[in-house]
Amino acid sequence: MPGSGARERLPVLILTGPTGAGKSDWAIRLAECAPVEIVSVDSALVYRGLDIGTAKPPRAVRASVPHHLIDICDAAESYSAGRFVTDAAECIREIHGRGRVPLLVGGTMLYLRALLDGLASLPQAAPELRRELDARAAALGWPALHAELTRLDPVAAARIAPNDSQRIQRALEVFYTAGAPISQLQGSTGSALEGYEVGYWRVAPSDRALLHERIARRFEAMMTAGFLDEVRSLRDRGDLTPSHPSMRAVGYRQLWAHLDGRYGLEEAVMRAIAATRQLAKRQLTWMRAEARGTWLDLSSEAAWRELICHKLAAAGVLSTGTC
RNA sequence: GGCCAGGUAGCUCAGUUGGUAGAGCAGCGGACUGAAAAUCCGCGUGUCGGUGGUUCGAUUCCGCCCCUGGCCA
Repeated sequence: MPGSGARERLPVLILTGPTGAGKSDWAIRLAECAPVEIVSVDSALVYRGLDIGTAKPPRAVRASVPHHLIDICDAAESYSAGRFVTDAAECIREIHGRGRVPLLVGGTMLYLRALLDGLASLPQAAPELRRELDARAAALGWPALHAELTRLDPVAAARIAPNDSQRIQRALEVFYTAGAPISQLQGSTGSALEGYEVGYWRVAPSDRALLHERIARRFEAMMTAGFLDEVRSLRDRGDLTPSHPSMRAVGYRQLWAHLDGRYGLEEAVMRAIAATRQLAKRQLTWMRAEARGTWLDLSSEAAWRELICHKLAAAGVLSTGTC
């Protein structure tokens, strides 16, 4: 019953953090002592067949704690922020319907922002138009298409860099399919989480070097677990290319390039680990800018007890002393 | 032990006809509205291996020493 008082608002818990910070482990631990179901906020976990390189929670774990928005797409599809907002909102309603608490876990910050702040109603991706724009960019260069955007939508062009291929393409795509400038259509539609009691935590090691170390160790473990074979079999399907969103994911891209013979395995691993660090940095930048929720350093047991347990108890999700 | 080639940013290297140096990658900061694990923007002081000499001035030229690689013993 939204609006009838804070105590009756339904809780939605959000746990975010950079890749490698250990979000999943803590989410599982939380699920062991509270009636939560996990909703993944991750643009790579949605794809079937991307398991090792995405550090996807294993089947056994997913069998004991309900997980949502994992393995919902074929690797040849393109998932999107728009679909995420719809899917996540539906998951949240259903979980509440079962008398349980949704725990959103993940580090895809665009998805999180789209859910919390809303997305404008813009046209969906138009693949054939994108192909056409790609071809023109290959011939003329993105700055030429940026110049075209300056004529059609000067406001959008002013805030998009001349080499920002993806945003130039999207702005032109919206203009040509909607017949209106993206800069006019981008008003927010309001939060999908309006009316819920939102708990928001950000987890990260206090020391960046520690995060880098964890990232490197985790990647080596992925290689031992057969990551290269996973990429090889995806590549052998024959219908995937390096420009599919799923194959542009960190690790997959570098190992694919290695299988293409662009560089040796050792170099591919180094590049993949570096790309993971860069991803973590971008995620941290986003989390600092958003300034939502409380920072936790979950390498300490005290963080778990004092912050998570107490706050959850205060929100009525946990009874004090359960963990 | 002798000869040769090197020792310059975290890494790979460029360069200075003698006036204390700059690329790529890494790293760091930032942006972010249906591909976001994407896409893009910004940030370059480092005993130029050590030491002595020549010089107004040496990372640059010369001597010696140390280290690395190669060849010869």
